[in-house]
Amino acid sequence: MPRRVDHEERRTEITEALLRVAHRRGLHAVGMRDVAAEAGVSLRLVQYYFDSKEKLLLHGLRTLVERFSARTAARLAAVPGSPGPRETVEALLMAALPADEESRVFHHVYTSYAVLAMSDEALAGQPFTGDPDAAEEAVAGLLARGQADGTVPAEVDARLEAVSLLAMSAGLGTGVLVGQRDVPSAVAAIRYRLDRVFTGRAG
Amino acid sequence: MPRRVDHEERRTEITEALLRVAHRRGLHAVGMRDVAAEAGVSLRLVQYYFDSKEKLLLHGLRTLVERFSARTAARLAAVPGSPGPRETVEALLMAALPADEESRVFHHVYTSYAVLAMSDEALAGQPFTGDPDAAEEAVAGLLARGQADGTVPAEVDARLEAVSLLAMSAGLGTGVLVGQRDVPSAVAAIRYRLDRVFTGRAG
DNA sequence: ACGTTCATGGTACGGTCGTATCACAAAACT
DNA sequence: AGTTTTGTGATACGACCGTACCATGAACGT
Repeated sequence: MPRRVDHEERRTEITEALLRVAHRRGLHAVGMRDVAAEAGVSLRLVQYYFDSKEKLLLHGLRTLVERFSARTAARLAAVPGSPGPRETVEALLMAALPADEESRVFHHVYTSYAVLAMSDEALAGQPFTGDPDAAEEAVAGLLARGQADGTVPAEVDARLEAVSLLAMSAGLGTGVLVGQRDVPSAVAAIRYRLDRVFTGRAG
Repeated sequence: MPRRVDHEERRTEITEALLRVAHRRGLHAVGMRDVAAEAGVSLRLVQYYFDSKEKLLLHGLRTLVERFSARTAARLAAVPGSPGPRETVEALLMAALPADEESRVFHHVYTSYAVLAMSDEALAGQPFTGDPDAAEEAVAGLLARGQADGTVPAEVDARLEAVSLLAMSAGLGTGVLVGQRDVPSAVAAIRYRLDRVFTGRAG
């Protein structure tokens, strides 16, 4: 019964199936047939909507990145009150933690892509982040604002501090991901560090 | 010409072949035949010395971990002079950076194993580090020594600071690995952070 | 009304993968 | 010397994998 169908919607469904099975069985192990079964369609349809596995994978990566940026933006917008630099930076760093299931899926699959990209022709040099070091820029800016506020000491190097905070957050994230650390301990580390950066002697 | 042969040596050669090809083509893509070709032996021999691919992979992981611990220990022993806490911590954090080729290989393959372990029955719950959070213990201890010295402020929480430093180092490492950051900038971030932790007002 | 396009199913093909099997020569043991 | 063990090669097997091909019915254009 071939009713006319929305291609983009179909592609989205299949992509979501891809991400689910990639999380469940590992990206390296996902085959076209698995994706088809997960999406509840025939193998042929996966071929139909994505011409090849490579294109499917690339689309999956793009989707993943877009979704994560959107989610992070939403998180930032959801900070209550009129957030100062400290609250915003904290929200930013927390967003990089695989705390809920959606975030765990993202981190797992995203990391898989990153590892894959290190030795895969087609994936290498792919847009892994919307704007690379946009986050670095943002955090550095917020720290500078904190210095203007007087909540961040003048001796702090905003750029290096931003790099170090983001790297820490990423490191904690993978620690959580591989089960070496739990979420509360990661949150505690982030809060501790922010407490030390924002000595907060002014308002 | 079946001369009597040293099994352990043969296994080592094959394992090294495995690690080389895992770095070159990606761990997910390595097959028994690739390993055999890289080691210059027949497929049969890889089966002979390791019964199955799973055992080969597990042995590869063990080798990788042992080698890295040994290397890190050597680095620590090689710190010149009579190193204080600061120098030792710095050496520890630097050792986690994929700076030279050997280290890059380690990080790449190790990360691949970690990702694989997240969805592979046999790899999950495998000894991924000799003693988990041995590093954390060590760094925390060194920071405490610094506090006794007076080179580290008393308000520093040694444990949380250790966690944050190690997470940062790990994060910088993967940043370098995926080409998002270069080694000098990672080193700069580490030095900056250590400068701020070790305010060094005593001797 | 009819031919074309669209959406879909089924299935076959060539390749690769891990593993198993068969064969056989050199060495070691007795 | 004869037999058993050990190291090695070649090759076969069954399962998958990504892709290509063929068929077909519903919907649409004219």
